[in-house]
Amino acid sequence: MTGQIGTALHEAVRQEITRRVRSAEYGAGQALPSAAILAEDFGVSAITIKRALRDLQSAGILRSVPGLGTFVREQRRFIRDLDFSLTSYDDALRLGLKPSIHLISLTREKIQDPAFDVLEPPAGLMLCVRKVIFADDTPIMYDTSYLPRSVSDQVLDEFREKFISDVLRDHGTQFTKTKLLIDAAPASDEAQQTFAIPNGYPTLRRLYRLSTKEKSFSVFGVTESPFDRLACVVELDADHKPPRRRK
Amino acid sequence: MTGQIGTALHEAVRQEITRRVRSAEYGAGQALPSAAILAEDFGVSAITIKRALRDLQSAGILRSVPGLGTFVREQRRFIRDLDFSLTSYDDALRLGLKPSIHLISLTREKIQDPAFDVLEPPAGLMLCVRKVIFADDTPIMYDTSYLPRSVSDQVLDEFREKFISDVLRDHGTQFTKTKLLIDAAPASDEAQQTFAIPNGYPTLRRLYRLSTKEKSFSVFGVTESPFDRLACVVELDADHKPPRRRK
DNA sequence: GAGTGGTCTAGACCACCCT
DNA sequence: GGGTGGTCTAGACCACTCC
Repeated sequence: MTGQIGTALHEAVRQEITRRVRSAEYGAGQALPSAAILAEDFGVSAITIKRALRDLQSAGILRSVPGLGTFVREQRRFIRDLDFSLTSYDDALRLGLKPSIHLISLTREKIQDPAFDVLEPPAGLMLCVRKVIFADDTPIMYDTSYLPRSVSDQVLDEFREKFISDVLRDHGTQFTKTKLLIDAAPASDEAQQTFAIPNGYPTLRRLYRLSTKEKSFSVFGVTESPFDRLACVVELDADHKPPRRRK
Repeated sequence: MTGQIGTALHEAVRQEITRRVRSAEYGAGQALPSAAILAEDFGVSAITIKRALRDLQSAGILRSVPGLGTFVREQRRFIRDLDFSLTSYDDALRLGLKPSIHLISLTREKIQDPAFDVLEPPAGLMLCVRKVIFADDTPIMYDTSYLPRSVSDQVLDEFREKFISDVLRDHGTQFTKTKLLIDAAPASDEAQQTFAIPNGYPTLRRLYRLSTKEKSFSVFGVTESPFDRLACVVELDADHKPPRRRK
């Protein structure tokens, strides 16, 4: 009774548990029966149950805490409006949330991730600011920003509490346009730790380039969010065309 | 030697294999040594190796084919320019690719997914068109579109070969604006089959609403793509503001 | 101490692909 | 037939949380 296509035991178990979650038989935030009980309940081995539960963690449906139990994940997603405001701060306030920032590190690094290629980043060393953005005390974004090294220490200090674009704007920087690359990706190591999500968990990434009137001064960065914490919205006119056509 | 935090065996194995892939020790498209050999090589059980290999499949790094072997996934990502053209067709051509469409089904359904809520979809039955879009013979999008039922059969027939927005535009429909909700999500059942990806595989979704001059006529839909097949780019002006402010 | 989930193992069987 | 990956099991140990 093993190995049949499309009818793997752990898959059947997964589907049944999914059904129970969707039908609120297992309520949001509530604990599931223990793996041992489920194993007896389903008439399969404990390992097969664990396999199913683990897959459901990767799918964002469950969340297990060692020593405590397995729980139904609560879904509450924050929706970011891309063309309303350039700062997440305003966006959060608009939705009645309390945004806050935790600075992680401040280093000098090169931009390495090849995903940045489309944004044509500079090759040299840049200031690298890593931080976590919270909304209502739950972390929703892990942000890594890269700036030219010509930023004064005074400005640097304000990054602890404010968004980079806000700080720079307050100091007279005039932004002209924003280029965004949006993609999905399995959670990075940092994201796994920050959001307590398992390996391979789907995340939404936004790689950005903020251009300014000063041609050589651009801010680059990535923000990574668990798929169930953030989505983004953008509205385009039918006659909208980009500033310049390439090629 | 079990259960230490952050040093799980399968994790160490996963990292080492990842390193070998990144350093091209295991070349793109090439087969890895079999699980049995790797088990001996690493000095761990075959099951632990299989666990690591499975996690790397979910992360899009490897791909296993039963009976054949485990291979390094080839990464070639298609980048969709959101504000350049409204149709993927033009976009594909611009990049020198051969786009093609495979119609999957044509039904009458309601829009059910709550992710559509932000786009304010109608409650009633709509025409539902499902299809797969290929670029250079590899599937890159699974599209589900919803249209008002007032579409003529003649128009309907053209959906087999063309993009919906193109067909409607050819028949005189004038689009005004596009509202997009972009998020990540674990692969749906359909996506798992279409793209041969495992459960929980990260995908990029784009939910859209195409509005027309006729107020009651809007086209809704979702396109889902594996994270390693598609990303999208958008460029915004610093002074860009949405048509109307809500609240 | 009892219960929880997480990890690791050895061993077995299956379906698949190639020769 | 011999190799491959996928599945399932029983049994064991660990770290954790709560009482």
